[in-house]
Amino acid sequence: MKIVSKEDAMKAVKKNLTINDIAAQAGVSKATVSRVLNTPEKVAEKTRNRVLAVIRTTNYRPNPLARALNIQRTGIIGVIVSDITNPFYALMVRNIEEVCRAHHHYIFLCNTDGRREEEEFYIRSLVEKKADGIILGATQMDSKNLHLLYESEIPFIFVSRLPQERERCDYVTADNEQGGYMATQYLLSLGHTRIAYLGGRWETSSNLERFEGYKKALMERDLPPQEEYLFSGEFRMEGGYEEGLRILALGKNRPTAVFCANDYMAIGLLEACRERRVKVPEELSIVGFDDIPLSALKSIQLTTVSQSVAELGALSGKILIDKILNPQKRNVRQQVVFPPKLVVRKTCAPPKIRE
Amino acid sequence: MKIVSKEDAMKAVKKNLTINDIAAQAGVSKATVSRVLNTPEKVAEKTRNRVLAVIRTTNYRPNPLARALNIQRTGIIGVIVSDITNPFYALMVRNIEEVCRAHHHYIFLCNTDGRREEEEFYIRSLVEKKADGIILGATQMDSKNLHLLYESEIPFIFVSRLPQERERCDYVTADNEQGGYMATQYLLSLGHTRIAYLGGRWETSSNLERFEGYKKALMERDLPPQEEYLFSGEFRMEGGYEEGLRILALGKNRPTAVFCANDYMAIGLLEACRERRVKVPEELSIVGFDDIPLSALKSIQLTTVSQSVAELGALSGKILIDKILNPQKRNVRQQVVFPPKLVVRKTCAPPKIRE
DNA sequence: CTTTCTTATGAAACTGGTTTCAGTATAAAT
DNA sequence: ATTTATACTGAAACCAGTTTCATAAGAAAG
Repeated sequence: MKIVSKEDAMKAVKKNLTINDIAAQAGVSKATVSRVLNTPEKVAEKTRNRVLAVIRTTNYRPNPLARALNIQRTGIIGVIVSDITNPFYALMVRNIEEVCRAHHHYIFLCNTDGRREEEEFYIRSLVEKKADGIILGATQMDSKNLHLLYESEIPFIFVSRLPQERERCDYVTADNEQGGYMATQYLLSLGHTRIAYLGGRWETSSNLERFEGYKKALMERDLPPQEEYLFSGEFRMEGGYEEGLRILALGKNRPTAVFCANDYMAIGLLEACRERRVKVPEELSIVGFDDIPLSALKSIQLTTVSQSVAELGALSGKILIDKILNPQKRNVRQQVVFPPKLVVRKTCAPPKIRE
Repeated sequence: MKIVSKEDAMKAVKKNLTINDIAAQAGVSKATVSRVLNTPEKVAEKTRNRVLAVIRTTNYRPNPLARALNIQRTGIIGVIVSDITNPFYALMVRNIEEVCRAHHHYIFLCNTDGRREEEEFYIRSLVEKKADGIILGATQMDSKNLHLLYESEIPFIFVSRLPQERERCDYVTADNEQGGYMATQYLLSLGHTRIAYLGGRWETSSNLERFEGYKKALMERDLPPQEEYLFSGEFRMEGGYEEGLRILALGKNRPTAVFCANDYMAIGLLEACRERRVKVPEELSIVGFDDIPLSALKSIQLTTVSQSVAELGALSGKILIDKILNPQKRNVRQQVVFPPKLVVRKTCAPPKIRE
């Protein structure tokens, strides 16, 4: 019996016909149908064509769930970020998605909002759901569930932020310390000495390392970082804005420059400056970190440390996919550190001489 | 035999122990273990506790794949957007994710980049993968694979952009025509008569409807839209920038105002203005659409039509989850249209009198 | 003290595929 | 003509659960 009408073809999609139906219609066993689908070269041409014909007319697609259960692969890649609303992560995810799709893998998006519990929850979920791989883009150094990853067979990779035991892991990141150092050095070279640090949570490696770079540059000039110049808020525009207001409220002792641990916060700080009518760069110099597309806007022109997010994302995706596809490569560590680059735009100037 | 050591518990995670192992250890059949997990009230308390004890010490988790194969639910919700890099979509997805997570559903992120083929590809993939539900945030009106959705049992909902046969579908959107009308009216009320339209692809409903609103407002004043004032580029900042340059190159006949079909493009246009040293709003008034967070920045201050993206996302998620959880509700159509709101900021002014 | 109704449980069938293994038919080598 | 190797194919086992159905035990009713 042949199936020809459009209605039947439609039914095929709706009615979830199975490999048994195909086998019956083609007059073969379901093993053969499975072989036609997976290892066609092992099926005689005549048989293969007959089966293929049935598959085509019925518009049959094997159930991916049943398949996943067998071959133990889901085609899912978990991507954990802190906030997709942050252009930094959006760009990262976008690039990850592109390389994954090219290899028939799909992305599970997880926003942790920077909360440790959310990260732990998602790690557990992804392990249980048997994701084929996991990309951690926003790990907290005190995150508890990483051991689940080490114990599972699932390949995973860190991007941008690293965990405590980084030697054991794969990662792709920028040289954050070097970046922080460059930014601060640049401000010092302009003549600034009162340089504040505006960062995120201390539990994130990127923040910590950028701070280390900041500290290093200051120490080289015998200017140890001062407690009252250290600010840390939420890793977002609002965080930058709120802490920014506090910085600007510092009065006489106000710093003449701020190194922001990320662009998104820096833009928040710029907002605060506008609101308080503090002129940038005349009254306050600002350097950011990340070089998100926004920073290049003519109305923003943020001087920043660039760390090609797109590359970060794409490369991490590639490495992960490679490990998924080639299990023998899983025990060689891939640890990539991109050199940062200072992008000088218009938010920095020498300090005005006051008093 | 009781399992107590940490090593054993770890092995549990790694070694993928199955329901059979639990059954054996608890001295019951796997059916009973399954019941303890799914319908505990149907198991005698004594037995239940024994099984639970084993589950706890072994740290056993049922394989979600096997489970999905049985109950025909994956816990996956596909979210198709055109570009997560666009703050509009980022915000939308963020809110969708939040409501989904609250109901133990997870998000599959799909970027179509506004291309019809990608959308078709993803629709097909999601249907095949048996997603529990699909949110379409960037549908093209000429998209071909929607019929797969109608034919499948999978609940789906459109956000922001609608398909051709909208009567048959669930959707959450803003009143785009009304928004376009309001924006244009506002420009007219300021005294502008040479008002350009800068939009995206004509195949997207939101663009088309906003244009309709624009046209309606103009027609009421007997000012039919002029071909040379109609611009359409990529629905992104770059698109706005490029088309913006073309608008500004119009010389003598240059429009005095532009209604942009979305904020992201409007910001691109602002870039172009900065570059060509065209003063906004003195020499050119601009109204956007969407009211993305960026538009409120002090350095941008874009006058725009607001359509609470967050609400759009959250509500669409809620409706979809509701349909997934309550199949009986699936055949009542949910069609929500939010009223838009004009947010006047600083990119509009009366036209300068020239010549 | 039967009979009837619940309740608890396990065996087996089922979800929809993949894979191993054994067997047959055919081609090649002796 | 006989042996050996090779190419195909199908039955059955398997992946890891859920669900139906039959049965046994215990409780309630007659």
